[in-house]
Amino acid sequence: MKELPKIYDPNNVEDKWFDHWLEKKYFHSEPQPEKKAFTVMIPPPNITGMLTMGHILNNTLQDILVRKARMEGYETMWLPGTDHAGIATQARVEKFIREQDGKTRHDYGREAFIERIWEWKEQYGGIIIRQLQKLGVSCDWDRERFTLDEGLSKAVREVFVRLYEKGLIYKGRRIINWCPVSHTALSDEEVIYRESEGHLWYFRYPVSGLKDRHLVIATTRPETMLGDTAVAVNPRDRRYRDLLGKTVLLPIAEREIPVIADDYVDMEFGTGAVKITPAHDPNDYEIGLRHGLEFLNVMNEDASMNDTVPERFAGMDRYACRKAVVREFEAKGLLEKVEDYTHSVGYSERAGVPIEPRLSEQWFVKMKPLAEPALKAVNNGDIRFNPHRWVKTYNHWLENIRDWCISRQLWWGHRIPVFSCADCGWESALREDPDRCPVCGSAKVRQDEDVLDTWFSSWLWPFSTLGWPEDTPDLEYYYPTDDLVTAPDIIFFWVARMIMAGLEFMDDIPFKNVYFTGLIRDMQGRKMSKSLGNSPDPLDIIEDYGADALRFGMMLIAPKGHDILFDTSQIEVGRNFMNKLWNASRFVLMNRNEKTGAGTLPQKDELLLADRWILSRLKATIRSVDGNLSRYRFNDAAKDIYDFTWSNFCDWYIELIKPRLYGNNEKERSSALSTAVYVLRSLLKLLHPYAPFITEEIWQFLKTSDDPDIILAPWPGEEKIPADKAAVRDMELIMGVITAIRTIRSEMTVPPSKKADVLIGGGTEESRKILEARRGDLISLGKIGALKIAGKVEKPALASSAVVKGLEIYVPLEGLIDIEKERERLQKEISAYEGRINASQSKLENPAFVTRAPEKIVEHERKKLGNYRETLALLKENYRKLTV
RNA sequence: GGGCGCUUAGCUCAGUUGGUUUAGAGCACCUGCCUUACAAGCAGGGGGUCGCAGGUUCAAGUCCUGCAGCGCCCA
Repeated sequence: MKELPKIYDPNNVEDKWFDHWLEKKYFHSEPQPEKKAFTVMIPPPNITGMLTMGHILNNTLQDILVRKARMEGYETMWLPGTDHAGIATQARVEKFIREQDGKTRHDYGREAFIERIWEWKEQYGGIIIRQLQKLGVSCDWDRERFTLDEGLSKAVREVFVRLYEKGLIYKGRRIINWCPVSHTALSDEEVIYRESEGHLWYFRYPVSGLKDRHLVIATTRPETMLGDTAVAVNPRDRRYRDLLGKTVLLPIAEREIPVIADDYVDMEFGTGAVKITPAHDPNDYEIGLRHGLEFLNVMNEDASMNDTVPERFAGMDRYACRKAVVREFEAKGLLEKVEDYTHSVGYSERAGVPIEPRLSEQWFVKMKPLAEPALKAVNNGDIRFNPHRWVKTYNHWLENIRDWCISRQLWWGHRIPVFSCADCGWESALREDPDRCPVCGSAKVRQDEDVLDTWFSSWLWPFSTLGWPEDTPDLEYYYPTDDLVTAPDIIFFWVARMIMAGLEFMDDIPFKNVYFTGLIRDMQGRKMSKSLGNSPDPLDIIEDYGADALRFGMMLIAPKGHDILFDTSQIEVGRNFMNKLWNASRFVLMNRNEKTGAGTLPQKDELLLADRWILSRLKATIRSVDGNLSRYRFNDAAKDIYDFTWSNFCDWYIELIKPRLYGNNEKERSSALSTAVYVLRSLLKLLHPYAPFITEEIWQFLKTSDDPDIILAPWPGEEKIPADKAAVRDMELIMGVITAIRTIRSEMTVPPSKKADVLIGGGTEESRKILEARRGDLISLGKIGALKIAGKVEKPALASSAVVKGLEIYVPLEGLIDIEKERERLQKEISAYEGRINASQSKLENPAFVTRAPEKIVEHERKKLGNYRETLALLKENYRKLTV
């Protein structure tokens, strides 16, 4: 067998195995009715996107679930894909053509522009998918889907028509969130509110017919006063009671507008009088409806002022206009005062600019009827959220749900399948494009110009990707899916809507479990973002450390559902671990031969204490990993594997078997190696979901000709491994004694190359028998010269000492011992035990404790105190002798 | 304004139904080692009384209340 290199180099390994897995079609799934399915749908990243640390987290988690399920024998299918991201993609390509050939989309025209986007998509879109493959994710790449592909588009159209026919989709004229950069409507969810430093301007509106009487209103948006159609006060407000029914003269615009009374007005805010602009504020809109006010739209699509305002303002940007309006008020002596004011301003999620509430005609989905079953499915436990607390957020949103504005004034997306006739006024949503009007036969049939919100296709993802609306075998077999892994920031956008869509169109939940990850932040707790430049490029990390190290390191620091403060240096832990595993494997492989390499456990009577101990530890580790993974405690399971590998297998087991491997007792050598191979094989399998590449690489050296590649190897079952409580107890004693000896050596600065004699006495006969049986282990790991174990040993004149479980340990250090140092060391130990004794004693002296605590606890405390006292006495004795 | 979460070693985090030695890990730090699997390593060590104040209990980092700070979501 070829010698493995000393340092593990992931770059040589990772691509090789990924290609191998692909070639063998291990990731591909077809319905196997005799097997149970395990299905995961990837949250489709958008085609303009690049791989971020968030994707690494999210997709590693999914891959762990999927790879484990595959090893457990499920017919496992993880469906990948991308999302067409209407606004982002259109904006990206518009920028692209502007820079490339100085054109706008209007120069192209609708059809040609869409064609151009498809071309762009072929070239640049979906880079993220190839980046994901570097991470090793085991998606079924043959099933990759795109939210705008033919099948999904058909599903979108079917859903639209069904909801339209059911009366759940309607067209309405109302205030929506308008993005003045993208020139489209947005849903409420696409608006992000940010605290902004602004001003509160106090304007005086002269009251008509009452000379020198003014009504002072406060506003954060002076420019909208040009669209005011009333001033409102609270009906209970005595200050303004006499003005009700009167009108004020709106300055600048020179219009008369009424003073009205409405309960909505907060008497405490500003002056208690509020300007009402029904076409530019959602609350004002409601008031406008209640009072039959005029709806005056004063802005263009780009949020510049339109022609309804005085000519000198027309065409001005809203913020320029704001300044101009304030100036005029000031000049006219109608500006009462200005205050600094912090308020919440809505920004467009995509374009990052303040949105403009705008009155316009849009398509909406009536959500209430869809929300009710969705609430039920989560609250009755059909769908389980992890961590559970997200249920509250989910409930709150669904209980207060508002209708969903789904139309977008874009070209890139699913065009709304509503057709109307210019001649007879007929309008309907249709599954097929009509040639002429079905009512009057006119050819003047036009399709609605708008496209649908991207999420209107994403919410169908769990079944549209499986062939719906056709009744396909895939749908039958894979739906409902099992686990959804996603970030909580899209709980409304996506998770809640998928649940609604699943229940409405499939009459079944879309997934059984939802795992909400945390967000990745930098070490200062800031969100990772392009503009801050605080997000490392995952591909660089993979290049430097390997995908396995990145995955495993990430999992170790990813607590259940909490935000993660990430720093690249944390991935070093992962890399070091991979290197440790590599070298431990190298050690095993270097010593293996044909007989010991099969990975079968030796007969029970051939197992030595160390073997029985490591197997017990392995058993416990497998059990713990299983338990933690089943509860989505990915970090705890990672820690289990890490600790077992490093602290048990490497630090102790491998060291313990070295003398057996180098000795000439063939039986002991063989059982040690067989056990080591068995443990290593189990370990590799346990680790494979976390670190697929290195485990496959090592596995190839270890596997027999009957074994499949590790990706398909059966998940380790702990039930086949013998548990041995006595072995664990005995090993702990031995490790305790060795550690005590090492501590003495280290503190007395005995060089590692020098052997030291050790005397062990006292304790119980049984404990001495255990040590005697494994004296070779003590000698090799404690670097002992002569070892004497006896019931009673005479303490040497100049020796350093320790007490372990009643056993006295002496290391004679003539010429080496530093009496002062040893005294200090013992004194520290003595104080520690005195502290323990104090605490324990006062507990036992408390009659309430003795009478009220369970007998078991009290008994344990008594035993503890007894042990402490015994140890203390021995320590004191040693200290006394040392002084002599 | 409402809701949720967090506050444990210098840093990042464990501590799952209150009791098992005086709270654990990794990184960082200190000491000694290139001991033929691994210096991306080995052995040993120092360091926190668990945000603050009360309460429940024989017993609280662990349950309850209030407060403070930080963060997120919703209005």
